[in-house]
Amino acid sequence: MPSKARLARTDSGLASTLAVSVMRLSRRLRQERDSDLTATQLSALGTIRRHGSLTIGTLAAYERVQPPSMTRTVSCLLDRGMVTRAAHPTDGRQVVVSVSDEGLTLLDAERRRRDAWLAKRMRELSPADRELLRRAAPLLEGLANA
Amino acid sequence: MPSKARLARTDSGLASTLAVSVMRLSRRLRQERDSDLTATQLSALGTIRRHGSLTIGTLAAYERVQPPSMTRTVSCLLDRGMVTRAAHPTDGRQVVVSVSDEGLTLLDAERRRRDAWLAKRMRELSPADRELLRRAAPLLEGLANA
DNA sequence: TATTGTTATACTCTATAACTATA
DNA sequence: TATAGTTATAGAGTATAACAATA
Repeated sequence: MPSKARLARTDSGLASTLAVSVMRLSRRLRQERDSDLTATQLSALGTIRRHGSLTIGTLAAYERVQPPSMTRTVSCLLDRGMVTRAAHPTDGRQVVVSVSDEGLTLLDAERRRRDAWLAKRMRELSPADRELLRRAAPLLEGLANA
Repeated sequence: MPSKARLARTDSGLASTLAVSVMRLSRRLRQERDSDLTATQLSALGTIRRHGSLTIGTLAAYERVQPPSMTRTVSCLLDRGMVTRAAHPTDGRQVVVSVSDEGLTLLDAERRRRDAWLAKRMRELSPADRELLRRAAPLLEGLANA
């Protein structure tokens, strides 16, 4: 029996195996990009689009980074014309960020490309395994947000 | 229906959802460490232990980074006394790396700690969900290595 | 006084290109 | 000439601490 499978039999071993797998796949996904936007920027941009518009702080919480990190990421997106900034309607301290038209266009194109890489590999899996990953994705998301 | 669940119904949407989930969990796991070793170093150390000993190039391939990155990581591990370096028995160009006793000790302790964080969250899941993740882990690993 | 965001600073991770040593 | 590893260099991502503006 391979060492990894043996490890994964116990719950703590499973956590370890899962952690390594997640880190490696994350690294691989970072490499799979083509536009001038990085994986981090694309992830933030996608989150903004999914929510319509967000403040810096809320966006940072969703992406699980500290506010200064998000300020920087949004700055990069702004420089590239991918998002727009606006004053919060009632709270002058807050900043509301939305995806620009250019951002929407790039997001669609880039996501199609990145997804194509992963989707291609996933097509090589059995339908059962794909279904398994379909159900696993929200669980991983839940663990990240726990 | 939530936007994410709607997205995940299609295969390309699933890839996108999975990519975001994996990146966020990876980010979270990076934060969950206690020793002076980083997540990257721990991952490499664990891989060395799993294989007994490895050359720099092979280790880099396993971890899916370029050789110079691995040279640096191994250098850090060496500085901290976590690994030992030895000349390859027959090929003078290659370098063989193994985990030291200190490395074994730290790896066990740290992995227990990191796993405890993830395992705790996983205990909050249903047995069915845990089983799902148990089966998903090798699939994620496979995708990373594809 | 508390909260939101920014600036300043530093460290880790990673990559590419160029170099050294060995095969 | 080809391969394994290292060094040099650069850029992205992230964090903490200190600061400014607003509530």
